[in-house]
Amino acid sequence: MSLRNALLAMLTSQPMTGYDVYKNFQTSVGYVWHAPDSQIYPELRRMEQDGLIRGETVPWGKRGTKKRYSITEAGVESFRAWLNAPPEYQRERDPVRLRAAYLEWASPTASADFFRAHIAYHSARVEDWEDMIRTLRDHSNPTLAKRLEGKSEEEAERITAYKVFAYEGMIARAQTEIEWAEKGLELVERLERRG
Amino acid sequence: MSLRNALLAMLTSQPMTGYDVYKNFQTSVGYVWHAPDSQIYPELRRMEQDGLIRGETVPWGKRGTKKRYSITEAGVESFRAWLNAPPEYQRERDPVRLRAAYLEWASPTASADFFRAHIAYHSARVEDWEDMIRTLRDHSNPTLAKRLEGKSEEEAERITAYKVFAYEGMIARAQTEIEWAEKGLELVERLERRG
DNA sequence: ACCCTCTATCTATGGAGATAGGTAGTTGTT
DNA sequence: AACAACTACCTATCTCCATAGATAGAGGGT
Repeated sequence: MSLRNALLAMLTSQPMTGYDVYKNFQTSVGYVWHAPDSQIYPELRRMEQDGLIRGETVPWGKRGTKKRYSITEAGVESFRAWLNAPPEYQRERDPVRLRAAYLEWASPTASADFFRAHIAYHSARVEDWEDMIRTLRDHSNPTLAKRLEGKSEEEAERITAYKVFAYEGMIARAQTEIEWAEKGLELVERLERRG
Repeated sequence: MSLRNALLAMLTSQPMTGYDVYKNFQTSVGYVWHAPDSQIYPELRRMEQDGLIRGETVPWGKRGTKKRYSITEAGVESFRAWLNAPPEYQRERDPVRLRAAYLEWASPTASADFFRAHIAYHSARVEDWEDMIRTLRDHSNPTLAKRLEGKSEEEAERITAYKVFAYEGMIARAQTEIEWAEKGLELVERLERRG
C-alpha cells in the first residue's frame, strides 16, 4: 500500500498527470520510493475508482489530451490515516548480509570486489541525497516550491524540515553501510592473506 | 533469486528436509532472510528439477516418510557463482523514510509514536542479533557446529568470522536507525511544541 | 482411547513489482 | 518534409511474497 501513499503524497503538492508522477518518481521522490510507469498508471485508475483522486481530461496540443489527477478530501483523509497509523515492518530479507555470511565460499578477490561495490553504490546514493537536500534547503526543488505556496514562514520551515530529515536518514544509513564494508575489506585482508 | 541461494547456503551445512529448512528460517537464518513454508517447499522442488539439490525419501515413524535434500556438485557451483558475481541493488523503496518526509500531515502524537515504534522495533532486532552472535561465538549454534565438523581451527575461525561480521552489519544498521529516530523525536518536539 | 502439539507437506489466491514490449500525439531540429 | 526526442498512456507476462487455508502422521500425556 506504500505506492498508493507515495502517489497521494505527490498529489498533495499539486494536481498532476500520470506522466508527471512518473517523471517525479524517476528523479526527486524516486530516491526514496521508485515505481515504473506500468505500475503508476493502473494504480492511479484504481485510486480514482476508490474516490481518493479525481481525474479530468485536459487538452494537450491540437488533438491530444491528457488526464490530470487531483487529490480529493477522501484522499487526504486516507493519506492522513496512513501517517497516523502505527508503522508495519517487513520481515528481514537482506541479500547483502546473506552473501556476507557465506563469503568463505567466495574467492578473496570476489569478496573484496563485493565490499568495494557496496561502498561505490552507497557513496553514489549519498551524493544523490545530498544534492536532494540542497534543492530542498534553497527551495529550488519545484515540487517543494509548489507545496510551500501560500504557506507561512513557520509552516514552510516545518514542511521542509521533515523532508530534509528523511533524506538525512537515508544518508546516515548509507554511511553505516560504507563503514561496514570498509571493515569488511579489512576482514578479508586479515583472513585471506595467508591463503 | 536470493531465496534459492539462502536455501543452498543452508544445505551446504548438512542435508535437511523442507521442514528443517523452514524451522531454521524461523529462527537463526530467519534473522537475515525470512521465508514462509509455502515458498520453501515449491522452491525446493524446482531446485531438485534444476539439479541443484537431490531429494531422498526417508522413513519417519511407522508409516510416515519425509524428504531429505542434499546439495549436489551443481548446487555448490551455482552457490559459488552467486557469491563471486557482482551484487545487484534493488531500487530504493523505503516506507519509513516516505512517511517521515510527510509528517507535517500527521498529528504530533502520532509522529512521536512513529519514532518510538521505530526505536522499539530496531532495539528488539539488536537483541536478536546479539543473541545470534553469542551462539556463533561459543559454537552453541547447531547449524554452525555441523558446518565446522572436521574443519581445521583456522578454517573454523574464518567461517565463523564472516557470519559474525554479517550480523554485526545488521546491528550497525539498526543502531543507525535508532539514532535517527531519536533525532526524530527531538525534531517533533522542536517543531510541534508551539502548535 | 482421546487429545494436543509437533512434524511434514501441500494448494490456492492475490498483491506487488520487474521487465519488456506497444501506440499515438507533440515539439523542436535539421 | 523528415526526423528524433519527448510526452502520454497502455498491455502482457513472470517472479516473488503474503496470507490463509488444508491434510496427515508422530509423539506424548491423561
